[in-house]
Amino acid sequence: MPSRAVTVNLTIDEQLSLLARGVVDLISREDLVKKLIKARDSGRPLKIKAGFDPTAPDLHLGHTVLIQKLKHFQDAGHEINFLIGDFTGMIGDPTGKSETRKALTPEDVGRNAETYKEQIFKILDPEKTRVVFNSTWLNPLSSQDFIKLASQLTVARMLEREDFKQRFDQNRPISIHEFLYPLIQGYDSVALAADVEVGGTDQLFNLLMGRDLQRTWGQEPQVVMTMPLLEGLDGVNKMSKSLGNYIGITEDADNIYGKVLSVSDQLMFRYYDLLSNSSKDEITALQTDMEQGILHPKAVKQRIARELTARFHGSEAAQKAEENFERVFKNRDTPEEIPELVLKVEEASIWLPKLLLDAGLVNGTSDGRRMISQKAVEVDGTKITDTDYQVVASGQVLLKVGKRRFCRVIFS
RNA sequence: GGAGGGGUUCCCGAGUGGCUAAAGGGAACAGACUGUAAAUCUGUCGGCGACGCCUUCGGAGGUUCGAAUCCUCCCCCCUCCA
Repeated sequence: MPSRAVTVNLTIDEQLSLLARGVVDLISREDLVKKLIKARDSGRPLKIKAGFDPTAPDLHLGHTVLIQKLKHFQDAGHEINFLIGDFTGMIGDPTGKSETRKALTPEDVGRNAETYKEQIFKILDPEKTRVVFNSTWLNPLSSQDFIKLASQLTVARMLEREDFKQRFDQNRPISIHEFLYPLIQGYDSVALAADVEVGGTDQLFNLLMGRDLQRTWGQEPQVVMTMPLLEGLDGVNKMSKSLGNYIGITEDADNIYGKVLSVSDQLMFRYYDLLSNSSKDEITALQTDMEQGILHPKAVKQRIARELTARFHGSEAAQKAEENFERVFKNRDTPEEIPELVLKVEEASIWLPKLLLDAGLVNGTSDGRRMISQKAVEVDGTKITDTDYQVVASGQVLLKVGKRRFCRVIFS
């Protein structure tokens, strides 16, 4: 996968096709075109805003959909403002249904910001990204300023937001301060004089708030863009950590590669659309070639798996991950690197389920027996079916459970 | 403040004295098939060297030969009324 050079001199049409790709809402296309033309003519890049929670980031591919969009803007020559919402974070935002989030200290925020940078700069160019904190302009605001801000919107207008409306209709509580958050987020756009704000589909209302407030502050309203939620490995639910269907960007190369390759063929093009650096034309070509049988679906999927693995680990590691994968799954061979365990055994031999447990390959001897009776266990390449099997405790043995769990035990 | 409903094994959800480690579904795991796709089929799915023993049904006690199921107290959640 050739990593595309940063493109600067795209035509308006080229920019538009890149920027509008994969978006759900674009408000409005005309405004975006106008802004792009203005930017080109004036030589002043557009200010792109995207806001993030200051909580500890552990990003997965789902989050990178948004960041990938920022990269599109960056590639088109525009300025990215990566906004960390530390103001609300330091107060402790109880909006969430579950528990009140505890307030973060400035130290927490600083640490989390560093982690963010570490992760997002695998995609974005640090030289061309401004990381900003909204406490910079929100802390100095006085109570009067806040009340003035609050006076810009009516309750009826707030209730247009779907989740507020639902809660209101169902007589569920809405705290007053919850009304403040959209206002604050909107005010951030004013403070930055943002030209475009990008967010998730659930952010639509808040993003639009920015337009309203910018208008009252005499600014040209920002263009609003929302990105869809990425489906996780199961192909149905949105990718999320709690559902366990995610691919974390800090996972190792073998895992990222393997997980991407395990998504369904249908979902794969979603990943292409939302995550790949390939152009829309390239993707369409891949799709038609595959449908006509010119390309094997696996080859197409390998391409995206390589690209995504390379993004976070470099192309060399991606290459290696692919080789490992082929070795283990296609040729049913053992991977290049196998975790090793040095074990001291008093007896001359050890009961296999116990050994599997010690090696961390199963959750208990019951689990071990289960695996053995399900023909999932190999010792030195030989399938074992006897749950009473004893392993001679000398030298070393290679254990395999299921398709991809390996351990080499060295007896001492 | 008043009235009612509920907390079951990872999740949803049956079970209202013994046959219940607890139906069914989902998830997960394993096997077959494959491109480790998807789909499908089969099996497993609390722990334990194990045809038996131990621990589990919000918490603590109690009744009983025997309780997830009955009684008492406590904790938590939800709905409706005010």
